[in-house]
Amino acid sequence: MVKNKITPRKEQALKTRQEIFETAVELFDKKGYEKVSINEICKKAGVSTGAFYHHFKAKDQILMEEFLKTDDFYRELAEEIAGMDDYREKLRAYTVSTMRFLSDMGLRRLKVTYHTQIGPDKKASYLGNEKRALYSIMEALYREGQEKGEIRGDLSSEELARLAIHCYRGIIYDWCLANGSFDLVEASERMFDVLTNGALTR
Amino acid sequence: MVKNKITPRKEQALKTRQEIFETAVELFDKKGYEKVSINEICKKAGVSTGAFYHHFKAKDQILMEEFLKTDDFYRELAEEIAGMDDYREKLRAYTVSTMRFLSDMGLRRLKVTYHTQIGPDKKASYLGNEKRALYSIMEALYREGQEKGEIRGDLSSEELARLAIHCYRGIIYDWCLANGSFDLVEASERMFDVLTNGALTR
Amino acid sequence: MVKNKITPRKEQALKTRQEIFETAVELFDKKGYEKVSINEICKKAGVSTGAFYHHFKAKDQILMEEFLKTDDFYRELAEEIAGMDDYREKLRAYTVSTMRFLSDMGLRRLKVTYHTQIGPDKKASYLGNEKRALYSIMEALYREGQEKGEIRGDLSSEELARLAIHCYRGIIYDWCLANGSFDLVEASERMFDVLTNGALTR
Amino acid sequence: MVKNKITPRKEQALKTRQEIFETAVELFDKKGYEKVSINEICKKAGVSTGAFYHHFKAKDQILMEEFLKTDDFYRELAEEIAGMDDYREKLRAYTVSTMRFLSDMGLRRLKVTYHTQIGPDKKASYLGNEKRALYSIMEALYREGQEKGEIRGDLSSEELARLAIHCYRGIIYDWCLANGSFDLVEASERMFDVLTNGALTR
DNA sequence: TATGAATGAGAATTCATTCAT
DNA sequence: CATGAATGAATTCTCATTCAT
Repeated sequence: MVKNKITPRKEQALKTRQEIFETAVELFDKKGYEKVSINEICKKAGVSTGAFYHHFKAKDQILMEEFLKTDDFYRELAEEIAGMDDYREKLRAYTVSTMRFLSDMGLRRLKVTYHTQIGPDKKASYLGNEKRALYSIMEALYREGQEKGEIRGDLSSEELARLAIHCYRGIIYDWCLANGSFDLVEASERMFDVLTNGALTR
Repeated sequence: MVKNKITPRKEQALKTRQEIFETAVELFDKKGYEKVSINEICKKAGVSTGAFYHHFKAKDQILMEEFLKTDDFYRELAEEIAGMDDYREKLRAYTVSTMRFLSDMGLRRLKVTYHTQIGPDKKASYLGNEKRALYSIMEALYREGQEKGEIRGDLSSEELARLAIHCYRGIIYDWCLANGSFDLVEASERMFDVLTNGALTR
Repeated sequence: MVKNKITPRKEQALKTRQEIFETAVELFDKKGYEKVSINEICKKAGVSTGAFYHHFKAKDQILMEEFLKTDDFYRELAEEIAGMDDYREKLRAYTVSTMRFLSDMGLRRLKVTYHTQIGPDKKASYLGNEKRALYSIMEALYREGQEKGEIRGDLSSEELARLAIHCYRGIIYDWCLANGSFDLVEASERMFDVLTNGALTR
Repeated sequence: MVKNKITPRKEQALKTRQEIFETAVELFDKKGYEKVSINEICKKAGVSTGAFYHHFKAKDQILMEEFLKTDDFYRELAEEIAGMDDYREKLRAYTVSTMRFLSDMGLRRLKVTYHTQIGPDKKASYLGNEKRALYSIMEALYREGQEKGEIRGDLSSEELARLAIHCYRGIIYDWCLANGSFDLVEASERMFDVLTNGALTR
């Protein structure tokens, strides 16, 4: 007897779970994570508070799952890029696509993410863990460039990747700070240019 | 009747105010802004809650004043640097000194700052306002470089300053995220290099 | 159709029931009755909450059944003792064996029992009902002593039995209170002595 | 400037505190400690929940303070008895007075006390600490009897005191269990007799 | 100036129990 | 027999803020 068969019961349960999840995310986006109470989520989702706790251990978990969904994007993007020829093209595509994705995700969501991630609570450490995926890809690309002799060798590929990530993170942070008043993708394209060619006249 | 005479009464009031302020900052550093209640501050400072509200309009104001103190540093730093010859030297000194200052300020404080600044509440927007001082100085330096023909001219000096600030902001954010596990000053020096010379082999 | 045939179905049901029961008792011992939720029992026992309510009417019932098992011991003990000659020997053996049994049962269990028995809820009144067995045996033994002229006759055998039970109950209660920091059996032996011979010099 | 002057403000505060305390105790007596919610106390006392937490750290504290009041009785009783001549008279008076006091305190209150004291929570350990006062007095009395050669010397005075306390504790526990269906004082008088003279014919 | 008692809405979370499948 | 989703009232506790003294 296979246990994971999808019975109508389970289907309904999943629907409820999904309903809660989506309502929660929607409210987080609208009001910010900390301003949303579980009661509010439940009322809007049309379920009992008990139902919430049946499906999620705590408010955090919603956040965590949301993060995990974002990770899916990174994985897919990595695969797409794998097919490109030049490391520089890859680097550029990776950067721009990521930024476009984040920009599409919306200001509110990014704010919540960047806010909670350096907050005082334990919660889920996503931006910190994410590193591995994001970071290993960038590092590989910089290494590729170094092997071709096109990228400077006095800094390790790890260091270069780390620096780049700092920069893009900074753009995003400031974008949140400025309430989305500049174009995230354009800014990251300029950043990519300076990071590659430097600020000096060539 | 002159208002600003320092009566013993006023002196005492100022001392109380100072006591509250310092206790609050200390607690913010230790536990994070949102985890500190006004009651806690008052108890530790040995004053009544009423006293708090007599001296400060709300919890936010403490934060605001703290930020303003930080601004003093920027002003002083700007004066110091004014005496240097080369724009590049100035740029470097400005960057490194700032980062050292922030590093000395401590992880906790930066975390609190960066956390509250993109939080959902109105609160005091410091990092956003700060721009003017920080940003105008950097912009002036980049412009100086452009006028000398040493800094690329296809991007405006404003844009270059903005990009640089993004980068340093990103380092700080990630430093908080990583719980201070790398050297802030060193990282910013490398950043300065890449930002100036680019990642490409020259 | 005979009802009590043991079909595989029934066997499985009994196994589930047993599993729930044992898990519950184990948790009660570990955390105390009120600190254990039915959900917790079910999760640990690997059954559904529905299963719990299929086999037991409520949390109380587990407790009740546990008590009933203890009663088995009293019955057996009574039979063993029946074979002894002297009433005084019987009294002593009965007391000591009971205390050893309770001591072996463990502090946690006794605590739970003594705690729940005087609690605010209806629940199962075990210690109160138990009296009949415990009490009638002791009463009979005291009567035997009185008939032999060795036990004082100014107090009824019922009264004497009741007093003795109070005393042992007190030892147990204090043993729980003291977190088992003295030897239950030794204490009861001394109690038996004083209760028999008095505190006065003879 | 003396700080503890009784201002009308403080008087009012104390009245509120008292109101909360008495309402709480009343409810504990009526429904049992665990069945009373803080909200209920506040509603009945006509104060806000905040007020409760302003005056008491938690529900426990009410209990603790109640216990402390009981301690006052023990202290007074000890003084009264000090004036008596004979150790035996003292022992009897001490026992009977205590039991009468407890009996007057009421079944509910004793139940709550004996129930909470062996409960699973941390809470205030009163019955355990109480020992020192209660126990040291009884021990001194037994010692006095031993010195006069009237109390048996094969058991230490400590041991005798401990045994006696177990016995009275047991009466109380069973009194609670039996819902006060026998006379506490009478039972303790008989207990005193048996504990002194033994069960054997003399 | 300073006190600190009082507010009271609101937060997260728990839990025994039911019942449709 | 067994499942486990769903209920929803109830609970403890927090906290910024007010205001009479």
